[in-house]
Amino acid sequence: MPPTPDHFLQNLTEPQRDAVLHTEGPLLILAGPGSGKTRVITCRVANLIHQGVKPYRILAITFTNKAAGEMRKRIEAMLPLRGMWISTFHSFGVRILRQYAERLNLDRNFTIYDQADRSRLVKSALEACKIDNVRFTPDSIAGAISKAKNQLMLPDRYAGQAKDFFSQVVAGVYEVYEKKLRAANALDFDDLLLWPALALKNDAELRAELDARFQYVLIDEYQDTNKAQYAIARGLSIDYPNICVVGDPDQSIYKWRGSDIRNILDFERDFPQARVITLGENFRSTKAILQAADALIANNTQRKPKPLFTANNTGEPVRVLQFENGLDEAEQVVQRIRTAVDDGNRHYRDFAIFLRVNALTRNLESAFIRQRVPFQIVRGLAFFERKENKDVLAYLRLLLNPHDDLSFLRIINEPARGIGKVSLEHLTNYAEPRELSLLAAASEAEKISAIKGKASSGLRAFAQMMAELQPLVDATPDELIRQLLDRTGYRKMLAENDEEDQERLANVEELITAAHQFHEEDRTRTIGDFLENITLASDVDGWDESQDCVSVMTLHAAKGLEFPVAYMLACEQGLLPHERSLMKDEDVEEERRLAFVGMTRAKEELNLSWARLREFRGQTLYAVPSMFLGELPEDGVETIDLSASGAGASRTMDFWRNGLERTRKSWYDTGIPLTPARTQTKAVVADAVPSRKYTEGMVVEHEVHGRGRIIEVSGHGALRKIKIRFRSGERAFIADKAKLTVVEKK
DNA sequence: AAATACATAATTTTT
DNA sequence: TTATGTATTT
Repeated sequence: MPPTPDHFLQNLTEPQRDAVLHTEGPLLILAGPGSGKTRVITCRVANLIHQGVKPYRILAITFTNKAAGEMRKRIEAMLPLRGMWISTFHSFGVRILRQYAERLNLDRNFTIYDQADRSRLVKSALEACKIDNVRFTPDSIAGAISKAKNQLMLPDRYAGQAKDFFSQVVAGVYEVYEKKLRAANALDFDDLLLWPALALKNDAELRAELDARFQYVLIDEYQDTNKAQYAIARGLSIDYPNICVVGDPDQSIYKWRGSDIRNILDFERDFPQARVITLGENFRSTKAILQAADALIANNTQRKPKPLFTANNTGEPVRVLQFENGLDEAEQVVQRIRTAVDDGNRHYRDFAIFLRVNALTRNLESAFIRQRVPFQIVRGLAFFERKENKDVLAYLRLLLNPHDDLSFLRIINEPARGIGKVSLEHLTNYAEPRELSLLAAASEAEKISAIKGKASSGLRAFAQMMAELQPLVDATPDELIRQLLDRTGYRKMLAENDEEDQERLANVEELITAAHQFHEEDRTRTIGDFLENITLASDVDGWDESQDCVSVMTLHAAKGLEFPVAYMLACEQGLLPHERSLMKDEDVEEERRLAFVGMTRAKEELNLSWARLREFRGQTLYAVPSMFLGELPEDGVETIDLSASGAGASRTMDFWRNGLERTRKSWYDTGIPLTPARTQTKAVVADAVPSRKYTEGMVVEHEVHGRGRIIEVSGHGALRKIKIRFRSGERAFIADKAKLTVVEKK
C-alpha cells in the first residue's frame, strides 16, 4: 500500500511543509536546533519518490556514516529505496574515484591514508627535502597542505602564491608529499574530495554524466562543508539544479577543518533563484534550555540574529554546578545519574555527558566503574588504533596495495626480522631512483650490496612470504587474517609472553571477529571494504544506541544527537572555550557555537558544571569558570555550589558579570600549580608560583647545559615557556619543568 | 640490530 | 600522565 502524500505532510508546520513540497529547483533550509530537520529531509525524499523520481536519481550527503544509515532506515520505513545513494562526502568521493578510476588515471586499489599516515608521510617528505632543521612540525605542515587541498590548490599553484617562509617550505614539502602519495598508490582524506571536485571541473563529459545521474542532491549539515565539498555539490547541480542544502550557521563547528560559512552566501549567489526556508520553531527542548542557549549564542557578533522559540513547557531550570575538583565532579555527576535511575524516573540511556576534549574521560571512567553505572565512551576508532591492530591492518593494506611503503615500514620488522634502520635506509636508496616500491626492492635484496647477511635474507624472506599470502586476499576476511597471523609469525610473537601480550592477542582475535561480522552482514563485502570502512568511520559510528547506558562523548561528536538529560562538564576558561582559541575572537565564537550545540542537545534537563581545581597534565590548577557561564540569563538558570569550600552559591556567574573583568587571555595566570599534586591546603597553594619567577635577561644555571641567559618568556601558568641562550645554542623549556637555578636577576 | 634505561617533550576538536 | 626520542649496552 503506497502511502499518500498526506502521509508525509501530517503534523508538519507550514515552513516544514513548504520545504517538503519544494522539489524542483535550489532550496536552502536554515534549520535551527531541534526544528524537525531530519523529519523534513526524510519526508522530502519520500515525497520525491512518491512523485515518481527514481531513487537512483537522488544523492543524499550526511555528516557521518551513522547519520547516513539512520536516514536510510527512516526513509525505507516509508518507501522502498533501491539505488539511492546516501553517504558522507568522503564515502561518496571514494565511490566515484573507484568507479571512474581508469578515466582519472588512478589505480582502483588505492589505499586511503588517515591523518596519522599523513603525518608520517609528511615527515618522510621533510627528510627527503632535507629540511629537518626548521622549527615547523610535520603536523603544522600537514595542516597547511590539508588546507590547500580543501581550497582545491595543487602544489604548483600553491608554490606560486607562497610568499612567507612557512608557505615556501610547505610548497616544497607539498610537492614531494604528493609524489610520495602517488608512488604509494594512496590518497589522503582531502584527496577524496579534491579529486572528485577537480574531475567535475575538468572533465565536462563526466560532470554532465554525474549531474544527470544525480538529478536531486541533498546535503545535510551544510554549514560545515568546505570549498572542495561545495565544488562537488555545485558540479552535480548545473543541468539539474535541484539541490537542497540544510544547515544552521550557529552550529558551524568545523572551521578549523576547512569548513567555510561562506558556502551559504555562495549558494545564494550561484543559485539566485534559490528558495530560502527558515525552520525556527524548536520541538526538542524546554523553554528554559532554549532560552539559555539563545542568550549564549546572542553573544556572537559574526552572526545573523535568528529567534529561537518553542511551544514546549518551561521545564526545570538549567543548572550550573560548581564542584571542588574534577574527581568530585565525575563522582557526583555519576551519582546524580544513578539516583535518577534508581528513583525510577529515567533509564541510563537518557543521559549524555559532553566534554570539550577526549583527555577528560579518565575520572569519569573510574567513577562509572566504581559506582557500577553502565556507560560507553563514544570514541569509535580507539580499538583499531591499538598497536597490534594497526600492525595487522598494515599487513592487510600491504597485501592489497604492494606500493604502500608506509605500511611496509610499519611491519617489516614486526615481528623482529633483523632489519634495522640502516638496512632500511639502504633499501630506500636502492628503491627510490629505480621507482620501485620497498616491497619490490626487498624481493631483490641480494642485488643491494650495502645490505648484508641477516638483513638481506630477512628482506627476501619477507617479500617471498607476502607473495605467498597474495592468493589469500580472495579468502574470507577472517580466514585471511588468521592465515596472516600464522605465516607472518605475528601470533607466535604474542603467544609466548606476558599478560600484556595476552591482551594484545585478545584484541587481534576481536579484530578477526569484527572482520567476520563485517563479511557476514553482507557477503559481497571484501577485505578492502573492511579497511575502507575502518578508515572512513567517524567517532559516533561506533556508538551503540541499543545499550541502556550513559553516553560520554566530545561536543563535536554530539552534533545531530539529542538526549533527555545532558551534562556538559569542565565548563572552564581554557577548556571551553579552549585555550587555543582564546587569541582570536572568531575562534572564541566557534567555541561558543560548540557550547550552543552541546546545550541544544538536551531535551528536558541541562546541567553545566565546572570545578575549582582541575587536574591538568599531571598537575592541579585553579580553574576559572567559563566566560560562557556568565553569558547565561539569570532567569531560568540555577547555580548550585557543591564544592567543599562552599563559598556560597552563585559566585560562578558573578565572576564574569561583575567587576573582576579579567581579560580572557589571563585565565592561566591564575593557574597556580600545587605541589605535590593533589594537595589542597591553601598554605601550599600560596607559596609556589614557579612559572612566574623567570624574567627576560636573567642568568640561570642548567644541570646539563650550564649557564645561559633567558631571552624570551611566553605563555602562562603550566604552559609558560622560556627560551634560554646557552653557549651551546638556544633552547626552550617549560618554565615549571625546567631544572634551573637563578644566578643573576636583571 | 635489539633491548634497555633514561630524559624530555607535549597534549583540541575529526572525515 | 603518557608517548616519543636518545644514549647506552649487549
